[in-house]
Amino acid sequence: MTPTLIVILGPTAVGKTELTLSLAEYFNCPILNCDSRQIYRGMRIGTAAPTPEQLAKVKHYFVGQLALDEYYSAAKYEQDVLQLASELFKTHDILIMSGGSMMYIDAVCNGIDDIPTVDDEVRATLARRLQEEGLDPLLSELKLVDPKHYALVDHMNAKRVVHALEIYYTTGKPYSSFLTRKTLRCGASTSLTADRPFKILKIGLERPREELFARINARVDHMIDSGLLHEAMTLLPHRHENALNTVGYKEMFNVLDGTWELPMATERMKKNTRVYAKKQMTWFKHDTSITWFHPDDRDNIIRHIDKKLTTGE
RNA sequence: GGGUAGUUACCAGAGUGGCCAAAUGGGGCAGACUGUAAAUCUGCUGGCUUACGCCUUCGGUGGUUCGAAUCCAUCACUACCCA
Repeated sequence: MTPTLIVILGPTAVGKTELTLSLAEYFNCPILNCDSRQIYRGMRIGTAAPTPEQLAKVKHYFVGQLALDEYYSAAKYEQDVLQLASELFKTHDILIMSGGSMMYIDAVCNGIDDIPTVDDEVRATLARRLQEEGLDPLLSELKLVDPKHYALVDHMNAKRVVHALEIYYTTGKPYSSFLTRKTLRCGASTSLTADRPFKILKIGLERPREELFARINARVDHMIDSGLLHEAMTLLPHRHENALNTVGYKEMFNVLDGTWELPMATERMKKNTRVYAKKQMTWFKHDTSITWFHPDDRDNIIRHIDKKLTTGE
């Protein structure tokens, strides 16, 4: 059988964790979590990470394994997954990757260009310059050193402009010279799947919006009841780490600062989670290689996967 | 019963004669995205239109005026104060 990576994706709170667990038990395979925040340690409640009980049932990877101040990225995730997969495929025909981090999924399925890691000093310098000089001078600078990227980059998005400059000052070469992938993103209508020594089968989970939003609201309430505020308190010393620039924690930090009352923070959290879910759906929408199911439709999902596996398509 | 303040788009709230389809914020909707992406950024949000533009709005009605969300009269409702 061709080694196959089953990818379970969908917006936050759609029901990925539960279904994935059930599928992993059915196919008797490990789970490669694909979540840019659940991968960090200590953020279990706010990221709705798999529970210890769930983790005990099926072998999980990429859950709670990074310190909050560790640098990580979609590119690293790609490398880590490819390496791990080559090991695991020795003993498994099937692996399940599950999560909602769009760019991580994209990196694994379609590949991501090899761009050098930014030098810390360069990063700090540019961050300071952005703060002191504003975006305009940096934009003009980018125009000089990398006109090609200047023409494409979102001029309003400081993060992107700065990143292109970071790469330029780290390597001495324009950012655009590192980009070789023909198309951006999840392949859109073209099948862009990178060369992988395994097959990729994408299963998307979706629910009617009302249903999804109701689940989001309920889950946020549940997080609060489960002690999210306390969890946030323990993470307070790390609040400036990127890992904690995350829906849920940001709101809780405001409560701890005394700027918001808890009910206010809870409402904002629900709203921000809905916005995030919408963003995910917008991203996934363009990927025509995804087959969509309702998360409750387990039998059909299994049937679909089995069929794909046997036909070897 | 008397007095005062108010009634603006989904909500809050500016606007007090023309530059107003109406600031701003919230909420909602849509989109972008290759290196900390649960991040970061953008657009739309009265109706019709790809657009130029046209049409209907600022509690109701009636006035004043070349012109009214803005001024006057009156009615309705809301809030607070005095009885």
